Amino acid sequence: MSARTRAERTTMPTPLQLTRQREAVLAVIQEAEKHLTAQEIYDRVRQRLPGIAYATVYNALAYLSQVGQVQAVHLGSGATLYDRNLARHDHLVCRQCGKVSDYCFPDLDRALEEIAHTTGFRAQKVELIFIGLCPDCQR
Amino acid sequence: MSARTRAERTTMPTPLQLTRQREAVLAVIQEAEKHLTAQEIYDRVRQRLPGIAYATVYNALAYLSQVGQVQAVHLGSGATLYDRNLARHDHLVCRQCGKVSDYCFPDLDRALEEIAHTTGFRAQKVELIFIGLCPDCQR
DNA sequence: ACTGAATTTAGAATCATTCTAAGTTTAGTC
DNA sequence: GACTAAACTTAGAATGATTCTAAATTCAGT
Repeated sequence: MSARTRAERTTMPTPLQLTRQREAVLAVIQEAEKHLTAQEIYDRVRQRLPGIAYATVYNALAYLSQVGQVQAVHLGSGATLYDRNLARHDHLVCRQCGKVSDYCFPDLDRALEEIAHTTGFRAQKVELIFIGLCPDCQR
Repeated sequence: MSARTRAERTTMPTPLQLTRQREAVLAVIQEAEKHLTAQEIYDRVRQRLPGIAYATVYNALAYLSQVGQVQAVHLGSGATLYDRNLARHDHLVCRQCGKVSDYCFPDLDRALEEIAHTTGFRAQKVELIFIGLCPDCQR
């Protein structure tokens, strides 16, 4: 007999399916000092699991994003970045040095309600990017 | 002697360098019923200038964005879109049908000042995208 | 017409990402 | 402990958007 009861099968959320590969990808993201591209994640994971395939890193990133263990961040152009910060937040992108900092814009929940009222559009997700110059790059 | 005086050379802004190709690209964007990808622009421009090269469309788009005649819009993933609307504005993207609508989030100027005060970051540009369901796709 | 700069062209190259098909691992069953 | 189907990984090809390159063309100013 299965270790899971009927109640578990029907009402419990699916537990994380963390294979060795997915675990390694997740660890790299969680230990990173900044947001990483798939390429950077691949390079770092390869130090732990030398045989891992590029496609596996992409599969793992898709899975981990799906189950909410990491956040995929699109910054206008260039490669997608992966972020261990799971809270809703925004990004400051320096156009000089490229550094990406987290920033939390207040009251966006209220804005979503406002949009629903005035336009009928139901926004589920917000991507807010500020492009400019970081303190270091202003001299 | 040049038709431009010294004063013009030193203080007047450079006039638009609108070649036939750039003009055609600009016209296509201005006459479009929606935001277009480079591919869509290429297809439409080709009906007027059958010989135009793909790279020329990209060059024209870079030039026209640079001089502020069109706006490049990045919507998270997928190809860049080009927009005739030159005013600062935001986008509502339907995750079901993909339709993109313009929307203007109020008071972002105030937010930029706030960010400058609290973080020292000087934001010059904001990209704000709302992803969700448009009225049609909510049934 | 002459000259240098800017532009266009065609196609190759690049980069991020997705796809494919075959092999491997895993969980659950006899 | 072997059997099976499902899930996962692998290697490499394929795709799609964009940029690069080098040669040919056009243009502005003399």
